[in-house]
Amino acid sequence: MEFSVHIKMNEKLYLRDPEQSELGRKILKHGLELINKLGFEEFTFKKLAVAINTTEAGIYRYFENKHRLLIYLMTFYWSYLEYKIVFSINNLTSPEKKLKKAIELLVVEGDDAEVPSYLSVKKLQQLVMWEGSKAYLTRHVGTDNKDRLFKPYKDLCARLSDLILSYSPKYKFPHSLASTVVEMAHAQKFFKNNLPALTDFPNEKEDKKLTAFLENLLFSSMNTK
Amino acid sequence: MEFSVHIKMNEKLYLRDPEQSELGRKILKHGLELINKLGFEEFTFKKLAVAINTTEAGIYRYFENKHRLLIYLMTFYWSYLEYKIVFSINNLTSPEKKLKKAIELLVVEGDDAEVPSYLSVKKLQQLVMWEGSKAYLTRHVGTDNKDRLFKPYKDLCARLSDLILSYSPKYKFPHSLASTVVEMAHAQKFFKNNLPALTDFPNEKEDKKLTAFLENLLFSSMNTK
DNA sequence: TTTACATGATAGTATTACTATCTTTTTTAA
DNA sequence: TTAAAAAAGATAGTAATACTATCATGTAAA
Repeated sequence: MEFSVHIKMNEKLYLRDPEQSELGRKILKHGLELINKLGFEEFTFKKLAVAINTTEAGIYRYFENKHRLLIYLMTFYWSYLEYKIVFSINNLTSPEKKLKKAIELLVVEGDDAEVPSYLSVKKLQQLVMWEGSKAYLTRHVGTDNKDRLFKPYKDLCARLSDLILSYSPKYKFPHSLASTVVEMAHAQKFFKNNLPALTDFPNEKEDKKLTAFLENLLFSSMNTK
Repeated sequence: MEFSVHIKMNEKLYLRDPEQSELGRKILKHGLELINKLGFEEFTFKKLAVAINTTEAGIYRYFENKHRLLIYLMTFYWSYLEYKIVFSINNLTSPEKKLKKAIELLVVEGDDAEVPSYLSVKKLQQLVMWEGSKAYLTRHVGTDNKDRLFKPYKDLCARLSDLILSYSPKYKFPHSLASTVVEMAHAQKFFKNNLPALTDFPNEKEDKKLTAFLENLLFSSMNTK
C-alpha cells in the first residue's frame, strides 16, 4: 500500500496555489534551495527567476513577496512535523515515550521520501535552523498572526504542551516549555555548527548529545515540584 | 561618589568610533530608536540620516552597514549585562542566589541611568527581543565570529556556565543550558507579547511568571541526576 | 470553438545600499 | 596663530531590489 499525506496550506500565504502547477512547484523547490544557498537576506525573486528560467513577474503571481514564501515553507515543515509526531506516537502508551519520540523527531534528519518531490525535509530543516525565527520576527507579526499564518507552529507546540500535561498534570508552564524545546532543538544545532562556545556538543555528525540535553531539560522541569 | 563604567567596544565594529563625536553618538541614539520603531528590515541609513539631519554618506563613515550597527548595539547590551551581573553577584555567597540574581537581571527592565545618555537599556532590551538573533543568523556568522564580534555574548554565557558548574559540578551541558536561558528570556517575552499561545504568561506588565519559568528550567535541570 | 486563464516578454518606478568627489568647517599641533 | 589635518556637509552617481503594469501568446476547460 502506498500513500502520502497532503498538507492543506493556509490560502492567505499565496496568490496562486504553487502546488497546482509546474511553475509553482519549481518556485517551491528552487526557492527552498536558493534561500538555503544564499541566506534569506541575499535571496531575491529575481535570482530565483533566473534559476528557474522564468521572470520575476511570474513569481510575483504566486507569492506577494519573499517573506510569504518563507512562511509557506516554514509552515509546511511545522505541519509535516506535527503530523509525523502524531503518527509516530499513536502506537505508544506512556507519555514519557511519546515525549521522547517527539524530541527525537525534532532532532533527527528527516526523510525526504515522505514529502512531495518538490520539497525536501532535510532542506526544510536547514531552513528552519537558519531562517526559522525570521518568519515571525517582523513588525507585521500581529497581522500575520491574525491571518493564522503561525497556526501550524502553535499547533505543534500545543500538541507538545498536551503531552507535557499528560505526563505531569501539575506542571505550570507547558506551553513555554514546549516552545522552548522546539526553539532550542534548532537554535542549539545552529550554535553547534556556528558558535560552538554556546554549546556542549562536539562537532560530530550525530546529535545524541543534543537529544540528551533536550530530554534532560524537559523531564527535569516536569519532574520538579 | 559618582562613577560610570566604560565598555570597550570591538574596533572591527566601526570605521570611526561613534562614541567620540556628536554625530557618532547621534547615530547610536537615533539608530537604536529608529530600528525599534521600524524594525530592522525597514530601517535604512537614508532614513536615519534624515532623522538626524545628516547625509547617508555621513553615516557610512561610521558604520560599514546597518548590520554592523546592529551588532554594535547588541554587543554593547551583552557587555553591559555581563558587567551588571558580575557587579550584582559580587556580594553574594551561594551559587543559587547568584544564578537567581542573573535571571532577574535577564528579565527585569533595566535602568537607563546606568549607561551613557545616548543609549538606553530599555530600548536595547526591546532591540534584543525583536532583532537579537538577526545579529548572528547570517551567512557571514563565521567571519563575524572570527572577528570576535560575538565575544560579549559568549562571555555572558560562559559566565552563566561557570555559575551553573559551581552550583552543580557534574551537570553535563552548562553552556547549552546557559544559552538556552539567555535566549529564552527574550524569546518568551516576544512570544508573550506577540504569539501568546506559545507561552503561559498572561499579558501583564510584570514578568514574575517568566522569571519563575526560567528558574524552574534552570534549577530543575541542574538538580537532576 | 470560444473563452478564460496561465505564462512570457518587456518596461518602468521608487527605494536601497552603497561609492566617489569636492567643499567647508572644526580640531589639533607646531 | 597659523598651517595642516581631520571631520562633516553637499551632491552625484550606480547597480540592484522590490515591486507594478501592460500586452502578446499558448494552452486547457466549457
